[in-house]
Amino acid sequence: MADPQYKPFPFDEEPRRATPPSRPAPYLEGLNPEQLEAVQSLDGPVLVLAGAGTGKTRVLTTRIAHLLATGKARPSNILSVTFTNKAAREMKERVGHMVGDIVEGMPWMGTFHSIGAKILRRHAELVGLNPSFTILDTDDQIRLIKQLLQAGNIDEKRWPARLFAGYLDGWKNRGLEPERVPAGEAASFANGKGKELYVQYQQRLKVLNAVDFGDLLMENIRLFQNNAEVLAQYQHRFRYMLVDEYQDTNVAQYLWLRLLAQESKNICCVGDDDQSIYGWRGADVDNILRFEQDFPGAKVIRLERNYRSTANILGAASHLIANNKSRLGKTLRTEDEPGEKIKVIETWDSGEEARQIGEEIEQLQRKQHKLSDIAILVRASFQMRQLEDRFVEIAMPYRVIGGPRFYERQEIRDALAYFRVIVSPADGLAFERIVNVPKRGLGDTTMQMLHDYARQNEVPLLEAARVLSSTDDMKPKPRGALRDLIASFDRWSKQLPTIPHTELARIVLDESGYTEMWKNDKSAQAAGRLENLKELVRSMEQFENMQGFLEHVSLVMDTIEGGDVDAVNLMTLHSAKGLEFDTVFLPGWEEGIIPHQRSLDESGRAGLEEERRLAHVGITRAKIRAILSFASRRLTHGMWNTNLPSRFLDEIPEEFIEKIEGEGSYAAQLQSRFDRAEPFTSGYSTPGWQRAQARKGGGFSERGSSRGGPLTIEGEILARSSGPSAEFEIGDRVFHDKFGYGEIMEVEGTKVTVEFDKAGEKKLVASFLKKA
DNA sequence: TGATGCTGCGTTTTT
DNA sequence: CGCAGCATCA
Repeated sequence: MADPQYKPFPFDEEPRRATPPSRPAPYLEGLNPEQLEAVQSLDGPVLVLAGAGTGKTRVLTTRIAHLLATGKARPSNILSVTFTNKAAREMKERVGHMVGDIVEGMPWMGTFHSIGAKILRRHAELVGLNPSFTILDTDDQIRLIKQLLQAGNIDEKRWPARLFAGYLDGWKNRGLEPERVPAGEAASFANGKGKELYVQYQQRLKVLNAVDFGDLLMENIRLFQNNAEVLAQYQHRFRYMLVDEYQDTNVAQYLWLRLLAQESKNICCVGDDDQSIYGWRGADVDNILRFEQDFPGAKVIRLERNYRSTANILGAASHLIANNKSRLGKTLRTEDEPGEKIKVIETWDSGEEARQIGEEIEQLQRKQHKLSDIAILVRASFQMRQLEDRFVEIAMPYRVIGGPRFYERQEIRDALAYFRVIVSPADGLAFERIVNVPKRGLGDTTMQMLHDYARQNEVPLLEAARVLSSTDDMKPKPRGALRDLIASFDRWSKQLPTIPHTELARIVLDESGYTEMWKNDKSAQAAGRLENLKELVRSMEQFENMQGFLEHVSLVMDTIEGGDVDAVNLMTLHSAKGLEFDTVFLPGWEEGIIPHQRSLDESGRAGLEEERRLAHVGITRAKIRAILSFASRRLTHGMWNTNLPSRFLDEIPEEFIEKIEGEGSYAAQLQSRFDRAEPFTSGYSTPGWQRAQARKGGGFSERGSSRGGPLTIEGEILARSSGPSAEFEIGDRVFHDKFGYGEIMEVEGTKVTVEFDKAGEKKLVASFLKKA
C-alpha cells in the first residue's frame, strides 16, 4: 500500500499512441517484475493471484492507467468491479491520482450491484420493470415475505420469514430461477412450498416495481440471456474488464462476468484464494480455483512479494495457511527484517486477557505509538464486550468498526420511507412502514383493510388508502387520520419539484410529526436519533434531488466515518480484510472460537479451512507487531467455559513465536490439564511452554491518566472527559452516553463504581460521567 | 394500543 | 446472561 509517488500521467501528451517499450512509462516505475507483467498483459484472460500485502490494488489501478495510456481503451470501455463501495471509492481515487480527471469519465467503475442497477435501469422494460424501480432493503424484504407467509397460511413460528430470506438469498447467489431450485431445497421450506413462495415473491416484486439485491444481478443475467442484442452491446462496450477480490464472487456474479467477457475475453481477475472468507454467504472459491478452465489460455500471475509485514509475521502466516489443502499455493516472501517475534499470551480467563491487552496498549502508547495504528481483531462480536468494558474502565479511547450502519438505524429508515413514498407512491412497503409512525391510530385492522382492498383491485397501498378513506367502510377515527396523512403526502409530492429536496425533507419530518415523536421520547438514545436525522438531511445536500439521493442510499449503505480521533480500532476479522495496522491484537485463539465450533460442525473440513484463512487474514493485517492470545476460561452467555488453545497456534512454528504467560495464569494447573486432555496443542501442553520474559514493568500502569479526547463508538461520541472531572459522591445520579442513567455506588480517586439502571454495575473513570 | 412478561437464541456481512 | 421478538393482558 505504500506507493511511491506517482509520476505524471502521459495521457495528455500521447493520447492514442502506445508507449514505446524502450522507454517505460513513468507510472510503471517501481513495479516488480510480476506486477509489471500483470499490468502489461492487457489482452486475453489474466488471473492475478495476489497474496496479502503484495500490491494488488496498485496493479489494478496501474493497469487501468496503462489501458488508457496505450490507447487500448477509452475510459468508457473499461468495466471495473469491486464488492464494496469503499473499495470502489478507493480505486477511483487512486486511478484519479494517476490519470487525473479522466477518471470522472469512467462510468463503469463500481460495485457489482451499482453497475447491475445502472444497466437494469436502462433496460427495465425488457424484464418487466419500470425504470424507476425501487431497491428493497432487508427490512422490506422480510416484511414482504411475512405478508406472503400470512397469505399462504404458513405458520411463521415454524417457518420464519428470515429463514426464507436466507434461502432466497442463497438461490439468487447461485443464479437459480425458481424452476432451477433443487427440489430438495425447495421442499425443505414450509412443507414443499418453497418454490411456490419464490414465484409469488418475484410476482409481488414486479407489482411493487421493486427488486431486491440479488435481483440486481439475476435480472441482468435474465436480460442478457433473453436479449442477445443488448448483451452484444455491452460485450462490445466493455472491451476490458477488471475484477477485484475475485475469490469473493458468487455464482451469479461469475455468470454475469462470463456473459460479458465471452466476446473480448479481456478479463483480468485479481484475488487471493487464501483470503476467501465469505463462503458462508455464497462466495464460491471454485470460481478462482477453476479460472483456467473457464478461460482457456488464461495467464496466471502470482504476486508473492509482500510489502507490508516483517519476516516473522509473514513466516507465521505462511506456515499456518500451508496447512490448507484446497489452495492454488503461493509463498509470500519479503525483503524485510525478521522484526519482533509474534507474541502469544496465555491468560487464565477472558477478563485477564482484556487487562493484558489494555496494558500492552498502554505500553505502546507510552512509546508514542498512535492508537489508531493499533487494531484488535476478534472472531465474533461477543468477544468485544469484555474488551470494551476494560477500555471504558481504563479510559482507553476505542472505536468499533463495522457496527450497525448509519442507514440501517430505525430513525433513518423511517425517514427514508417517507421520502420513498413521496418519490414513488406505489412503494407500498415504505408506506406501510411509516403509516403509523408516529402513532396515528392506524393499527392492524386498518392495514388489513387496506391490504385486502389493494390486492383485490390490484392497486398500490396508497391508492387503496385514498379510496377507502373516502368511503364509509372505515371508522371515523382511523378514517380521519388516514385522510390527513394522504393529504400530507399529496402536498409533499406537489412540493417535490418546486422546493429544494433538503428543505422538503425538513418539512416532511416536521409536518409528519416524526421529529416531534423523538423529541417526546425520553429514552437515552432519543437525542442521538434526532442528531442522526439532522445528519441525514445534511448529507442530502450533495445530491441533485431526492431521487438521486434515494438511489445512492439503497446502494451505498455506508457508515458515516467516525471522527479523526486517535483511538484503538476494534473489529471482527471479517471487517479487517483489506486493512493494515502497525500492531494487531488477535484475542481468543481458542478451539471453538477460532476455528469456530459452528463452522466445524456445519462445514467440516471446508469450514476448518475457511477458519484458517480467517486466522491468516488476521495475522497478515499486521505490519510490525502481532500479539495473539488465548484464555483458559471464558465468560460466554453468563457461563464460564473452559477452552483449549486453538490448533492454529500449533501450526505456527516456534521460531516465529515468543510465548508469554499472563500475570496470574496458573501455569502449573494449566500445564497438567493440557497434558492430559489436549491432543493437538503439543507445543503448549508440554513443558515446552517456556516462561519467556514476562512483559513486566508495565504491570502497574498509572491508569485514568488524562488521555482526554472524545471516545467514540460506532462513530458517535461515546463520552468526553472535559477537563477536571466533576466531583461525585455516593448516591449521585449520573448519566453516561453509552450506559444511560445510573447511581454512584463507590468512589476511589478518579474512578467510580456506578450501578446503571439498564447496563448494570460498571467501574469507570469519573470524567466520562455527567451529573444527571 | 401499550406494557409487560416469556421464550429462545447466541458467528462472520455486503449490497 | 442479555437481547430480540412475540404473545398476552389490561
